[in-house]
Amino acid sequence: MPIKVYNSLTRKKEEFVPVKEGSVTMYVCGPTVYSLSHIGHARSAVSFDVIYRYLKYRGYKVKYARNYTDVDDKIIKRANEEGADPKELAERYIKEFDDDMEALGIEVPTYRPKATETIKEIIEVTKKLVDNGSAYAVDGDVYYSVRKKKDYGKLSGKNIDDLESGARVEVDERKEDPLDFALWKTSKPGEPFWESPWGPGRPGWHIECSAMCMRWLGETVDIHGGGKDLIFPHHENEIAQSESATGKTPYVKYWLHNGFVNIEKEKMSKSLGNILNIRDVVKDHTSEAVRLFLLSSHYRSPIDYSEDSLREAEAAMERFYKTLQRINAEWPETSGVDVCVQCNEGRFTEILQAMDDDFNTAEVIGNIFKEVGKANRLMDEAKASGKHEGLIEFSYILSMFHEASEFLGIFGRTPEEYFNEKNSRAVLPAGEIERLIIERNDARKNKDFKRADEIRNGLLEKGIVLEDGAKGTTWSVKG
RNA sequence: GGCGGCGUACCCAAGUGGUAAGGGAGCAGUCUGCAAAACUGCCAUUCAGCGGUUCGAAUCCGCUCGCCGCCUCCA
Repeated sequence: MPIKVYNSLTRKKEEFVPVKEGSVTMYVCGPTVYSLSHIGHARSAVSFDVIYRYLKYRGYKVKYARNYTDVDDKIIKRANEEGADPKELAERYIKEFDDDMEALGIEVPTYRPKATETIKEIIEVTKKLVDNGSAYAVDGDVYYSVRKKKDYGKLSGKNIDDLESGARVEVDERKEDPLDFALWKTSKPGEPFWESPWGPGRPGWHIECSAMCMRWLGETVDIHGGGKDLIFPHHENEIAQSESATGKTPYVKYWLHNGFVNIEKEKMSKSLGNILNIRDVVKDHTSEAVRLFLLSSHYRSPIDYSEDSLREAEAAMERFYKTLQRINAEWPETSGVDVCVQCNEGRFTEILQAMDDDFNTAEVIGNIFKEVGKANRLMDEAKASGKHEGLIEFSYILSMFHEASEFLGIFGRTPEEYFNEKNSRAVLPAGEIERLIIERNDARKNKDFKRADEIRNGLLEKGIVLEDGAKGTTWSVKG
């Protein structure tokens, strides 16, 4: 069964056939590290994390590179404002980004190149472009000449003349064409620089990705990803310079782009002041709830972030782990029993088909929750009939969860792990809560329900929910 | 102006030719001291609107309305 992916280049879903059978090369544009990463970065990271995991799950040997842009105008500007060294500032935010990625349960890519560690290759590619006439040097700057590439604009569906009539392009007298873009920039005094054939300077934005891609993955890669906004000009320019440098077409076989995250129906932007950092989201919600929220829509669709939608995701996550907890308690013999869910055509096949269809995680999640309902129903039936039967079915369901967690990166923990993370947000110390539970249960024994309810309501006001189960009272943090 | 996308219940969201997944909210019931959780039942004769193709359309085509993104640094 082939995997199908939507290719931005052809604007169609295509059968995924990597250049080299059995292995996949994948490059995703990472962050420019000058501030904390926001929920939009999280979406891109989670989307491609799932794609990476799924390709591996399907048996491909995947080389995955995600870069850090650690030299750039914004970094230099921010460093100047803070009176910091640009290099030190970039390193600091790389660390912050890595922490956010870890908090979101994102697997570490095979390679995490930095622009500043790829200068040699950047200069080589630039030199090649100058030598073959695709680029020209002026006063220590090097520009790529868009007119030299006949198919410039093929990814974004634009043509050069339309773009120029748009007149939003800044005119630089030294450029042969307003759309020409910098491969190499002369450094101003005090800015970081590297020696080059054109004098001291630093790389332009687009060239670094081409250089890193070629350095780590080769001249043609299978998948190149990033946010939709990168299609133009960034990825368009990457194609132009890479194909001009290597003479090989295509530079990228499948272009994948994730949709945006809006905040309460508005675009996230600095002017609106509604930038939502990953850090702040993960502080208030479990990481799996955040991932569930992001994966509940297709990766190409826009999604709208709101506190309500995160709460819903958290409620759903809780439903999942409560069910798991119940299976563990009522069917302990299922633990460790592994059923091969892929061995026969079955319900798991539907999940794989959904993933094969352009990574439709939303449908997969729907299927998972169908199984959650089914498991609860079976347990209720067993309880009602007094027959402890159907062990295989529970093992099958648990195995499906486990299997899906490998590529979704959710549904894979133990209930204890999940609730520990969640309950670590409690505003009261656990000991204090336990003490109140004991006090309340004494009251209940003495039929002093007024006092019992007082305690329960008091805790609820602090965000602690009590549940009286067959095995005693448990508490959790309100979602 | 150019290019692209979207419109499915109260909210979120799959489904892209065979008769509407899933989550959340709500209502009723079982359970409970009462709750909570879980389960059961109810909750879109209908997929923005209007035409067309078809035995059959939310799915394909045309038009209309509404919303959004990119074209400038941006995930």
